[in-house]
Amino acid sequence: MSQQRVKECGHLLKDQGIPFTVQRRLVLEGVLSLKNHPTADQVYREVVSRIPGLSRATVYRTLETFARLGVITKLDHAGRAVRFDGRVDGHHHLICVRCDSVFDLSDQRLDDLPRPDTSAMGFEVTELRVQARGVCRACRDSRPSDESI
Amino acid sequence: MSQQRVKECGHLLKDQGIPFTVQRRLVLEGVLSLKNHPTADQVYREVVSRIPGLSRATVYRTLETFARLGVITKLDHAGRAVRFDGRVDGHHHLICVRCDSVFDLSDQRLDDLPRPDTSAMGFEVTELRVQARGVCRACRDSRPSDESI
DNA sequence: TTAAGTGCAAAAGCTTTGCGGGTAG
DNA sequence: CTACCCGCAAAGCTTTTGCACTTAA
Repeated sequence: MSQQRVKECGHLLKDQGIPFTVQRRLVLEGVLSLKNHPTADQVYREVVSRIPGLSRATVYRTLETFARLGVITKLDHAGRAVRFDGRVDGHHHLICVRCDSVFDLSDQRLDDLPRPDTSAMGFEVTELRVQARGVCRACRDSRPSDESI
Repeated sequence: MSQQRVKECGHLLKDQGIPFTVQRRLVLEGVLSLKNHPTADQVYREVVSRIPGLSRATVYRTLETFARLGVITKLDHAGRAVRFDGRVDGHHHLICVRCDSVFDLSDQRLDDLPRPDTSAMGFEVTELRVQARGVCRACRDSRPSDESI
């Protein structure tokens, strides 16, 4: 699929003296193939089928390394487990408040947001992310009205 | 401080047949007084000084109840622990990527964002939240350049 | 009396860490 | 040889849950 991305990231790691091991390559391929913003455990279950002896610790360590290097991103999400995103270009997300699903959202108008003026706080903004919260199709179909629990 | 909010929320609970116990009142006051988007444990430590026998479980249950009723909100945040926000009006956040601090951000231009067209996905957007990510003043002062680890 | 809230302790879920062995440069 | 990675197991932290007791309608 995105073998191009995989190769680029491999070079990026090697340039920093970080070996691009089999585990790291397959974890990367796993994150890139799972489009639904997977948890570390979901990545593990995807990758362990190709490396039977794989350890969860390796997956957690590897994902952390990738996030630190900017190869993947961690999602800001209220759920219990951290969720990862293979995309590192600026984009936005739809978040279903019922089932916690996350979908990618591309919208040129949202990309062109004005930078807020935070100079008074001394805060230096580097990136704007928009979260559009609401109800996804599946949840609306299964429970059309907003009954309480 | 915001005794007005506290009273309103008390009535809101009672209207739904949910007792506004001492614990619930003090947990609410705790969340409202902590301006830095506290974790459940931070709320617990704040409130336990006023109710010595207070249990963490009660704080977790109470915060969950409040969030479900819309009295407080859960923050979308990549950190390990869930963080809460006493504000329920639409507003935005500054997130420090170094220390994970969260600051409120009010910006009229961000409030006026265009709703993305998600009709093709069947996703019904109810709220837009903007996360401005970057580096806060304290972190910039302590480590001006972006050295790696 | 019935329903619900609370505290306690245990369990559950997610993540990190120490260590020993292995592997590549 | 050296440094780093990996798997394993244990520990750590956050959150949830079962149970008994209490409280209030």
